[in-house]
Amino acid sequence: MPKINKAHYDARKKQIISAADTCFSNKGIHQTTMHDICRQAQLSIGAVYSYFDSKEQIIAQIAQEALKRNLEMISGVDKLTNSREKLFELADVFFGMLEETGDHSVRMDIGLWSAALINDEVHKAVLEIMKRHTEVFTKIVRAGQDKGEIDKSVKPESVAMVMISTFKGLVLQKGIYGKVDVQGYVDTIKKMMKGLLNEPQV
Amino acid sequence: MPKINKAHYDARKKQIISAADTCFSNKGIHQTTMHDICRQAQLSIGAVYSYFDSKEQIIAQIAQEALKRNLEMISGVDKLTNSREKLFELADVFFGMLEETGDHSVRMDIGLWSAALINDEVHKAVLEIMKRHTEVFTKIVRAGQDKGEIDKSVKPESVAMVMISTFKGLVLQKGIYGKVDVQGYVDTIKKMMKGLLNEPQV
Amino acid sequence: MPKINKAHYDARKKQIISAADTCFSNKGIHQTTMHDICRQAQLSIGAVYSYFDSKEQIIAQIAQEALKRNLEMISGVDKLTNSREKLFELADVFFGMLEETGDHSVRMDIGLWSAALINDEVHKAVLEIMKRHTEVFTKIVRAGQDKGEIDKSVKPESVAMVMISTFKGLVLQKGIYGKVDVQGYVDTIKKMMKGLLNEPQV
Amino acid sequence: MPKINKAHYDARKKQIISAADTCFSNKGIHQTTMHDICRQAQLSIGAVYSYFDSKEQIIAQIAQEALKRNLEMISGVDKLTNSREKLFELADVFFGMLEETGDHSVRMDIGLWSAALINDEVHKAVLEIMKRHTEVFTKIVRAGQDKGEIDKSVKPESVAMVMISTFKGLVLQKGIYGKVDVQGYVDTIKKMMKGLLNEPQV
DNA sequence: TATGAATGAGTCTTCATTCAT
DNA sequence: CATGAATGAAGACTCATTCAT
Repeated sequence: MPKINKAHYDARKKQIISAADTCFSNKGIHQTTMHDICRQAQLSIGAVYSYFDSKEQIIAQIAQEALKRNLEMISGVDKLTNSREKLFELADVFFGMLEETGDHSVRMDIGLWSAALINDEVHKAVLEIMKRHTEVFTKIVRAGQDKGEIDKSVKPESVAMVMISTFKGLVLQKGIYGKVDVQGYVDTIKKMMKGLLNEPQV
Repeated sequence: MPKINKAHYDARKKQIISAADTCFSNKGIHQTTMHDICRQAQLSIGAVYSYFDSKEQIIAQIAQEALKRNLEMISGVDKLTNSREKLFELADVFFGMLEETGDHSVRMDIGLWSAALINDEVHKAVLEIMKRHTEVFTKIVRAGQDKGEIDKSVKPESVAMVMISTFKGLVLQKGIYGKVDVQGYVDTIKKMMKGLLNEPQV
Repeated sequence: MPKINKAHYDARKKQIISAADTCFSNKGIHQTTMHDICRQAQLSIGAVYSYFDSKEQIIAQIAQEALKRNLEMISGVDKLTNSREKLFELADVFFGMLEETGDHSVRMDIGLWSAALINDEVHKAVLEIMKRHTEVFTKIVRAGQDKGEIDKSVKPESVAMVMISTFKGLVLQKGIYGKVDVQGYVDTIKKMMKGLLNEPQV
Repeated sequence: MPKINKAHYDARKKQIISAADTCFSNKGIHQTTMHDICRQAQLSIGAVYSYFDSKEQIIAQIAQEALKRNLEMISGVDKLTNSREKLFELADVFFGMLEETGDHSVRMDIGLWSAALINDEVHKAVLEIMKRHTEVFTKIVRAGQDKGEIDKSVKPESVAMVMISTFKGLVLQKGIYGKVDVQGYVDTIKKMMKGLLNEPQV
């Protein structure tokens, strides 16, 4: 197994995942056949099956890719010292992403939520991402409360869940409406966040 | 078709939809076969097909039923005069429902979001429900702004979308986590709403 | 489920098994496709699958049918009192059957031996038939020994196994050669049996 | 192709056949894939296909190897002068082999019988071996009859077939039962052979 | 109208075989 | 000669839908 093969192998896998990604978000996971993926990837069925054991495995892999992409968004927020800044920064990062990204990942995400209710691997991946995001938000809120910046009467975990909801909910609405006013949405959320902050409101 | 048959006809339809509802939320829409529905409804395949032309149509019908159920929740909120009360009342109604309801409708909802991306009928139904909810919230917020109770710098539509997100997002998280702390969640949202209210905070 | 359905159901099952029987002995079990069986049975694939869950199950059923046919051959031998007569009678019955039967059941049998090495259900059926036959022969030999008609120095079970071998071996040779001299074969076996009998040989 | 390559060529072929042999008797002929054979032989698919044109050809070759092994067993029996001794010697050789050999060749043999019904090459090989064995036995019996040692009323060919049946039948029973009492079996056969011998029985 | 047996297009998956490197 | 990635025909099986009774 020379190193060329390893690179080649990875490239092919990526090629297949990418094709599957396209198909899944276009037609939905269930409506996508293995032939669809092959056609999209310009590969034969046999080739695809030599990289993945089953359609299920491809779906699981896709879920994990989405997970990875989502987690990368959060990195780098921790270095900020002020709670308000951190929360606002996170809002900008999360929602900003939604404007750049096409319908593609929005449809993919919604499809995965549904798939998670059926497929264990997918559920694991989706659960993982939610937990991680929850942890990050929870930590920020807790720190803010310790420093007296954030209202101590709210549960940090609950705040985290609401934050996540505002993001996932916007994803859903973008999926259904096709187009959404992200800027207005973010402005509103920032205003609402002030309800949690102890700082003097100018 | 005499009226007696009409009653019978409606009863049968309800019976089928109810069976489909159960199956869909248990196994997912795609994993449910027409035979599953027949078994659950204690009817023959032929019978089911004399009430619905296709599985698609049953799915669409289910989406509309869910729509109806959701819309009923809102009625009666308009009679309240105070914006804060209205919003808080809505929060209680919406989220309170989530505690009573089992996983059932949660799974159904998530499944429908995904189905809406594929199936036009379902999309129409889901879109309709979102629009209606948005309208109600928008109206309340706009009224509040007119009366000076709510911060005029936010877009009423955006506030509505955030409200909807907090609900849909919780549905999603309940679907994924299995169990969620609804009370803490509602408390947090109420606190955040204050960020939008101009009233003196006691 | 009216009784007509039960009769219809059984008839269809028999129809399918019969078709499978034909195909299996013509082309071999592995070379026979479900489509072959359907074509032979003049039924659609869906129809066949509503009577049998899988190809494996059809194979197992075939094995059991063969088992039943084989067991019926033995019934009625026990009423004879003399050991020599019993053994000779059994030889006539067993081998006589081979002349009547076409290549069909011979090929089927050989195929099942091989299938038994792979498929558990088939193995169970083939094992069962062998055990039953062994028991019958063993009982006869043991009774003969008790009455002093048969040489006591041989193990009854071993005699039974040899008997069975002479039958299965002839099945095999008929399968391979196509045609065999059954009469000469039976004569030889009868002569050899005398080697086990204590009676005075005229 | 220089001779060194010839040696190399033969070694590779043997290596492949040996691997196939192992696989076939472990999983059955049909359940064995070309990849299984390659893995077992530690060779690439391409390599295997440069020595054999197809899987069929490997199967045929295996059948011929089995043939060769079986024929070697008989050589050397002819030098004995007494018919009884010859037959007894053959019995010892044939059945003794069964005790040494593992399930391996037993499963292989049974598989080949079944394959012979389908595959012409295999059929030719199996037929050939049976004919040769029959010839040897027939010759011995005929010689015995000429010398007055064996009952002249039996057909030599039929005796030969019975002999072969006792061996093949035991192979089958070992395959199905897993374990058999070879010694008791051989004892019984020797006793039965006396039914064919004219010699005074001590 | 009700039934459920029958249909068959469509799905996932396997595996013998080829061929560019 | 060797390699093993790629091919794609073929197989088992599912399930929405039809239709004779």
